[in-house]
Amino acid sequence: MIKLSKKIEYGILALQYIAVHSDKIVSAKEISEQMGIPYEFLSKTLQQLMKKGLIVSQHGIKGGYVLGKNAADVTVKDIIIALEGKASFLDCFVSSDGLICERSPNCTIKDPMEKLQSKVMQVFNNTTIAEIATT
Amino acid sequence: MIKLSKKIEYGILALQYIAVHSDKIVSAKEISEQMGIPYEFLSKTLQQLMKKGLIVSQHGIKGGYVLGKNAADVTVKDIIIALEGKASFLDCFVSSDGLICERSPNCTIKDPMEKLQSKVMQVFNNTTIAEIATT
DNA sequence: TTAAAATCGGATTACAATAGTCGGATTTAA
DNA sequence: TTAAATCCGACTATTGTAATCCGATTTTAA
Repeated sequence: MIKLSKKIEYGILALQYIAVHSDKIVSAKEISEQMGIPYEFLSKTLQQLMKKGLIVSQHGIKGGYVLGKNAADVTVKDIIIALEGKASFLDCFVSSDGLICERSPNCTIKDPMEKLQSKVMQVFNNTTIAEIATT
Repeated sequence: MIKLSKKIEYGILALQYIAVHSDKIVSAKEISEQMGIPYEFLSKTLQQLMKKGLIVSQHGIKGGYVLGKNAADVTVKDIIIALEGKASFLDCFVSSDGLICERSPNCTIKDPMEKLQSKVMQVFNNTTIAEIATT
């Protein structure tokens, strides 16, 4: 199925929440309760976003997260890559040279599919957390 | 993960093959062998495409499939819907009224996500089998 | 100094969807 | 009548997602 995973969904919801409440540090617990996201799972997701620099963490009591970049500079594509390592439609496009599936390099749909993917990624790359937070 | 399923991949490969060989009837066996797709699985996929009218079948020996529509009129979106019933990113957008997930109707990302999805579907809707077969 | 509340992180489990297989029925051309 | 094909339902295997558990560490504040 062509769909976004729960992790991506939670990641977008969380980043939006943090962006909207940028006047304070927000904890995973707060996001979890306000957004209705399983706490443990959300924590993992936030830790991943932190490792990729999309958010910054503060340890200890009164701790939590704030944005690590300007909301206008974080795209949906950034979030997908941060949480899943890659953003590609077919296995063909995962490796750097684009040739890892068994049909390559004689795959008859490789080129048109690569164009398709490029267009879709452009869409993901043109949507930012800033837009999502204000719309 | 944001990726196309094997079924979609096989469906595109098969439709492309049938389009390219439109001068004859092609069997599932031929596509399976030429494209390196598991026969049983491919058969199921072709039957689904047939039910949705994207291809037409002929029974019996010397039977097989031909396109059911002009290749230029069959889009990737059509294929996704034929094989998976829907084409939506998040659960929110599956039902007709767009309100089926537990966060709706107060979901804070519903509107921007719907726009995003609409743009991506536009991309899928602008790529046809004719293009894929000639590129 | 101690307790509470938070992030961190590995391991594990539960579940669902995808991918693939099997067996048999039906159709049709030679 | 046989062979080669579509058709169809049920089943299994595998994988990936989603969720959970347990404990360690950090930091603030009483």
